[in-house]
Amino acid sequence: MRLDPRHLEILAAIVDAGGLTEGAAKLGKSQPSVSRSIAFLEERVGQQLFEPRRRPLRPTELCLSLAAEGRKILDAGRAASALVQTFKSGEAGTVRVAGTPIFMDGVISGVIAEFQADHPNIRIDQSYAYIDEALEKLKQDQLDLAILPVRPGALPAEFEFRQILKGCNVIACRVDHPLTQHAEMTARDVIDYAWIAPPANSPLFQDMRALLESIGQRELKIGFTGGSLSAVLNVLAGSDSLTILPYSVVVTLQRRNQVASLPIEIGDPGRHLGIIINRSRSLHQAAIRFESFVGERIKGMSRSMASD
Amino acid sequence: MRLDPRHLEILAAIVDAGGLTEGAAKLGKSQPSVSRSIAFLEERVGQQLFEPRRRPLRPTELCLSLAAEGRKILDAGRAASALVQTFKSGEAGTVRVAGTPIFMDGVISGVIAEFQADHPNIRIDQSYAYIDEALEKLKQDQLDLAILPVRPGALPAEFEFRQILKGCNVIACRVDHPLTQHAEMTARDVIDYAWIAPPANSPLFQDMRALLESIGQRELKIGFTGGSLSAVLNVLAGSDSLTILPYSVVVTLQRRNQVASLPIEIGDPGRHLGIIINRSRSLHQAAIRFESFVGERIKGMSRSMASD
DNA sequence: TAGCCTCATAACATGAAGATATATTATTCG
DNA sequence: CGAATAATATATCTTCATGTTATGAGGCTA
Repeated sequence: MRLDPRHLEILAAIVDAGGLTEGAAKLGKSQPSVSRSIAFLEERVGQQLFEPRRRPLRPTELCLSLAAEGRKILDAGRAASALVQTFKSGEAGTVRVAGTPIFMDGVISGVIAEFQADHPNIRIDQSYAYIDEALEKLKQDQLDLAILPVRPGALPAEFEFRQILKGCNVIACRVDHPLTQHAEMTARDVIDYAWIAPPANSPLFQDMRALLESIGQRELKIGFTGGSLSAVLNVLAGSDSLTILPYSVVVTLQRRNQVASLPIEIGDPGRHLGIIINRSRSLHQAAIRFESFVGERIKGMSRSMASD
Repeated sequence: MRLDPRHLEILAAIVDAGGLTEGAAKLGKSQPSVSRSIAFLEERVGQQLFEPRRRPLRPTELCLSLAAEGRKILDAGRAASALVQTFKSGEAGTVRVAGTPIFMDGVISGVIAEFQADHPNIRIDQSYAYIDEALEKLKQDQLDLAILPVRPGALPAEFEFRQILKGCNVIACRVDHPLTQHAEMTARDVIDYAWIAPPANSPLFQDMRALLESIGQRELKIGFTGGSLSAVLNVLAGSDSLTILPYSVVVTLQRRNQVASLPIEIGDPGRHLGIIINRSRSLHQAAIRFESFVGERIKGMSRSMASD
């Protein structure tokens, strides 16, 4: 026999309230409505739920058992409402975000850590992707947002780009690197050292090539290539190698004394770090929160970089 | 925001079934009905519950969370249905039964123990009462049945009496009592011993008085009075006292070697043990089960008594 | 791109649940 | 014991979600 869960809810409310009238009030319904619902349930069940001819309504044993189930239903309903609330407020949910390995590991991961402290019920699904892959995933709704260095104007109109940091690369080395002792330095000084090349399909790789061309160099000694940021840092720390890294990453790492940077001017790469979203899809609240949080943090970071 | 628990049930069914059509089938509803219910819920919630334009319906994260609550509701509903079933079948519930202390402790408690082995979900509320009190409680529906020795015809018409045992009292003593050695015995032999008197308001007390009168005796040495069966038994075992007890009780106790009985004829007390119910109230299934169980057992017991 | 399969919509019927007004009944209190 | 009070049940009407069948639309697979 199938019972209407709403009837069980009503039963629970009445039993808990200790009376039909109060129970009805608690449910925001009229007393007759509740009375009839119970009559219905009683008929369906085929058993007395309240002792007849008793004016302070006295529940039957079966009634009490059923009310216990009704209470579970009420609780589940309340939990469901709460769930909806938190999801709608953006305090729960999953944000799918992707970006270049260097940025994600060097800058964004720290921001994510801060974000999660504030919003423990929002889950961040982070993955790595370069621009083409990221746009494809955004288009297919496999991604909520991408954080990438992008050349403004190079983006199809279906995507929106919100710049959060001006692009700027620097040459990085280990903290006690010999070059850090030099008072003055020219681009020529760096070509004698082994280099760590970013992944060949990354924008940084193109930036490195541009840098080399600007100092009239075609080839460099490449000692290591293809790794993640932490691999790069390990190699950097254990050798005299140099590499090119976004300034923002270097700033973050310098605070932890993990790298040093060389005071060599590198031309503006023409790319700027920003958040990309798919215009045709509206972000859900959790993603909106994350997006603005990242924006704020990175802007704060860039202010402190400017004041360095 | 208040959600309809039935919608959550439907959601759970759909998610579990992996599709709207199958979910509808599982719920025994038509597919369009379910479809619209979900549309309703979606509108109420104000969030997508399934990813749009995906034909094997793919649940949203929020949807999965809500479905989990819906599953709880489904479970509670099923539990409620099961409860009703067991109550209606008489496999659960409470039977309120009262009787004289001596019968309840001496005979019925053993039957209750057997009954509970068979019907673990039926609770027995046992209390002690003599006839007047028991009838009053039956009338006020504070009792489902009473088990009492009653003089047939002495019962108001509003009660039904179902005899389960012919009344018959015997004189009881401890197992090694001196009188048990006598080959022959007359009523006169018993008057030298101290007696344990049943409670003054009990039928047994009247039976004892009748016995005394039948042997021309007005007074007895009363050594102990007023206790429960176990108190009587303890005094009996620790002294040479005699007492009067229903034959059925003595038979039960003799099997455990706790008492002996004396072969002295006692006149029929005119009362017979039976179950009393209130005609104006119908017994619930659990009480019916208990009543017939007790009837069967006691009848079985009386058969084995007859063959002694 | 054709065809299948799943889901959404339309149109209509039904009936449960809501409200207000009112009757009925238990309990309490003088 | 009877009247007052409070609580529950009933009556009647309205509304609207749910159910139905028939049918249209659109993703998915080959």
